[in-house]
Amino acid sequence: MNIGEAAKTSGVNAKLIRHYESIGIIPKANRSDAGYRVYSDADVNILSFVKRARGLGFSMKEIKKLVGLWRNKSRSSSDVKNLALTHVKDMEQKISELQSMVKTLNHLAKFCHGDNRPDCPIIDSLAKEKA
Amino acid sequence: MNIGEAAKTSGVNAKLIRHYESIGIIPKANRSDAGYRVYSDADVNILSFVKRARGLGFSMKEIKKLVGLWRNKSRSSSDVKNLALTHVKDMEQKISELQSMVKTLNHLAKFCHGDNRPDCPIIDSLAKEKA
DNA sequence: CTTACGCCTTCCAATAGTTGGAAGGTCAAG
DNA sequence: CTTGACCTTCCAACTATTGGAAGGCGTAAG
Repeated sequence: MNIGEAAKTSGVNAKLIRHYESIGIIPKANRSDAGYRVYSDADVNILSFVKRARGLGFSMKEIKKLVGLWRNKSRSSSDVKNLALTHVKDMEQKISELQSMVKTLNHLAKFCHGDNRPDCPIIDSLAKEKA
Repeated sequence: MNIGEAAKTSGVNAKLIRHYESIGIIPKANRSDAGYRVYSDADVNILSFVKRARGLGFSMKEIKKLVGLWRNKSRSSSDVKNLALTHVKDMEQKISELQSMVKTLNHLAKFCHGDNRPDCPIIDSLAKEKA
């Protein structure tokens, strides 16, 4: 199938497929006589795999590793598990940072009148205090 | 003071200060005879303001607005409050997405042996299921 | 046959935010 | 006068994706 159909089937944009190929995330596609990329069902599976991994927040670097592990039948499951758990830790770190920001901002907003007067604890805090 | 000292005082990297100036986040600095940027205490305050707003996760676009509101004495506090609360909503959205990813990955990792065998529910799920 | 339209190709640029380097000018001390 | 620390501008990289331009290919209709 052509790249358009592969895109529709896998849910990965045609432009993105070319990009993934160019940075080596996925193997280079075979070409037709006219130079069109040709995809098999197996190729589409890789694309879907990448899409799902992105959906779980893995970086392209991590996904490159995951694709390698996926295609490597002699892989050990611990490699994958370590990658996944490291990723979980990163996300948990990010979550707690965001929660801290939300807490601070909500606290500041609570004391902000939100009317036409210029007094605003949010601005005052950004201007004067150590956030 | 020169850009180096302004950087040290405000906590914003000299390189970043020039960048902020170039994209219009902060006003253009005055120059010495030799062309060096010269900063006043007020300029440093703006830089610190920007740094704190970044620390709260505001985008540069939002910070541009915030700086404008800060310097505008006739602003209404509701403008700032709306900006802040919109930002909070965005962050809360991001938090729940991350939490959902963490939950899914932890669930998958729980059933992964993490030994030398190739069986791995994480990989299997990425390959076959709708994540 | 030829025109039209939709798909394909490559390359180049933009987004957000920062960081890094190269090549060169300036300033103060030794 | 030279050394070294500072400053200047410009250009490129990072992550991941999206957009456009310019051109080739494939098929259906006039």
